[in-house]
Amino acid sequence: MGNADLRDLASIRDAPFAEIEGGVVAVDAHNWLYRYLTTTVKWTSDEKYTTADGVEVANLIGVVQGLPKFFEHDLIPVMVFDGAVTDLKADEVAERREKREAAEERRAAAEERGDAVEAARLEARTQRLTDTIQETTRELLGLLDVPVVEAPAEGEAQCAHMAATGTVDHAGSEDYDTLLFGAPTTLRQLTSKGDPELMDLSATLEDLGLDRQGLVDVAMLCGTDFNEGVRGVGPKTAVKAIAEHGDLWGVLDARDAEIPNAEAIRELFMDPPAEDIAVDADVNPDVEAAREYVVDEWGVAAGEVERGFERIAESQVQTGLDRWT
DNA sequence: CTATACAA
DNA sequence: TTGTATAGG
Repeated sequence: MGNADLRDLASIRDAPFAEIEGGVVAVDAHNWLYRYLTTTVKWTSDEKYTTADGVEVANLIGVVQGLPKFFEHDLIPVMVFDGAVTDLKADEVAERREKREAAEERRAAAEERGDAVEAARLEARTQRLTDTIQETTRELLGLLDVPVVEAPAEGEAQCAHMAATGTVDHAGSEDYDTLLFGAPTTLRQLTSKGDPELMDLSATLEDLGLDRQGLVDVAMLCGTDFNEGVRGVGPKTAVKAIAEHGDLWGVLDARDAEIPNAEAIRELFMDPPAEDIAVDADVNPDVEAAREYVVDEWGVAAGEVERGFERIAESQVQTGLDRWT
């Protein structure tokens, strides 16, 4: 699997909030939400995160708990949602579905034998973004006046495009694909405590002595979400091979290797489907309406979101004060 | 996804 | 250095 390989290739450094404050970040919403669904629901019972009707509301809690981190550091999030799944990604999607189903089977088995803890643990792995989750998340973000963007295809590609064209200051994602899609800077670890990481495209290219096409070729040799890598080729070998043979085709020829759909995948990374979409970065959350939506309409226990809403309200007051000082 | 450990 | 397996989030 090549995703971890990209971490070795990329130039990544800490980016203290003080350095990035005031910035606008195009966040891969799916990725961001998924993180909360797998961590907040975690090993605990999912009672708190499911309504009496059995509707998942962990996403609402995740949004309320996750947004303060942006607001408190004067960062404006733009939440970018995925559009159509790229058909090149069909294999990957199928593989994920298999893993999900395998986890679901194990979960059912654990429940069967009365192992509630194991069942809850495996529950986290079967989480996915249902239509309801997508809808209620959008609704809540709307009430909080957080800009939402619908990507024509990959959310990460749209984030990268917005960063590359200056619509936003950075892409935001825990994955590395935004680098391949051409985001000049990507912020990572926006969910966890501590300073975020900044992944820098031009520094990466300089370090490796590659242009963007070269980086994409290297990544494809290692393996991406869209293709298996070439056996025996990792990040080190791939960089050397591109330097030696010029480009992907040269390396594939030399090693007598093949990558299915190579041309299309290469093109996808170099010029991914994305649109010029303007965003209104002037954010004025209606905290009361949001609280009403989450607590009254969806029945989330008030205590679960109280602190989050407080923090959001406080950060707004703070921002207001800043304008006068 | 991240980390770690070990075989090839 | 790379591949694979495994555990944890």
